[in-house]
Amino acid sequence: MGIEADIKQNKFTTEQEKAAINILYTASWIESKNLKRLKPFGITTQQFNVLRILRGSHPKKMMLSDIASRMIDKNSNATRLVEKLRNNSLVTREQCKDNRRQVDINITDKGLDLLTAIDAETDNWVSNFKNLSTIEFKSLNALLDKLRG
Amino acid sequence: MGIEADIKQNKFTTEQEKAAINILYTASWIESKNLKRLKPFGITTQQFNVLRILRGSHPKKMMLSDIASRMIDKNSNATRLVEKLRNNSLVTREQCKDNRRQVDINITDKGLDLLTAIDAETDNWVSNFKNLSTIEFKSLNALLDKLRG
DNA sequence: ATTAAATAGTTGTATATACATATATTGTTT
DNA sequence: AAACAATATATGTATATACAACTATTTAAT
Repeated sequence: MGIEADIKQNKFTTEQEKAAINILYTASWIESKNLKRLKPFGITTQQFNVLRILRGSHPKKMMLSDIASRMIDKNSNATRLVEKLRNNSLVTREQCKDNRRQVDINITDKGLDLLTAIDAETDNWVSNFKNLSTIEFKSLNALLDKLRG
Repeated sequence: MGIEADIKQNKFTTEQEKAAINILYTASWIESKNLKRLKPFGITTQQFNVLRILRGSHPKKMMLSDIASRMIDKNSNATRLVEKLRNNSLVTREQCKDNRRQVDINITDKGLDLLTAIDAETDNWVSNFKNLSTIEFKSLNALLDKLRG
């Protein structure tokens, strides 16, 4: 019975409401898988997200607001996340010379190595998603995209 | 192009990975709609979630662990959420006489009134979900349930 | 040139999550 | 009965989010 059993409830008024709860619940489920995956590497899911964004632009630096606009959670605080990463030598940050309002962020070799190590475990992580076929994943993606409009 | 445009990226390796990101992103999208909806009423989404659970059992009291098992986010801290609600007189809590380890939580009239007031605005909130038909919502729910296994 | 507006990022505060550890109470074993 | 295990909840710490207010810098307007 799916989501209704998972949160021990057996009456949702509408499919809409059920879907909203189902998405939130599934996101929480994925988040906890992500946490377990990343825990041995000493970073959080949000820090991982930022590192991957930076790898995508490497060796080109990125400014903070570019990072923020690419994040899954738009409201997360890029300033403080980057500071945590910098404290662990995973990124560098420097004031931009052309525009001193701006700070340029770059992933370090240590940061790249960490992502490589995590990638090596991707197969294990992907096994969490074996219940749907590729076609089903495609239609899931299409429905979610359409939902947001 | 959906999620890829939303996070300004144009290459996901697999539909699986894309779906994981899509679900997290959509959950964040819903969460922010929920925040906007509840903000005028002075409660957070998690507090709202707890209040609805308590209304579901009212007038029967619930123990903390029952609330936790019904929550969308299983790891959220029911103790502290309930304490916030109690500080706003939306719930009561008392030690159970039969089992003194246990605390019994009940929603107050003020809590019930608050939910009633929020319900009155439900139409407005549901309009966020008008892009999919009921059939599409059903298949979305089925896919999410199947994904989690 | 001066003022106003826009941009880029930082910081403070309240809320919430993640996880480990701790306390009190009850149930079970020997 | 004493010791141990299980149950129910609470708390401490680190991390992250939500939102508003703030500083610094650059651009636009008059």
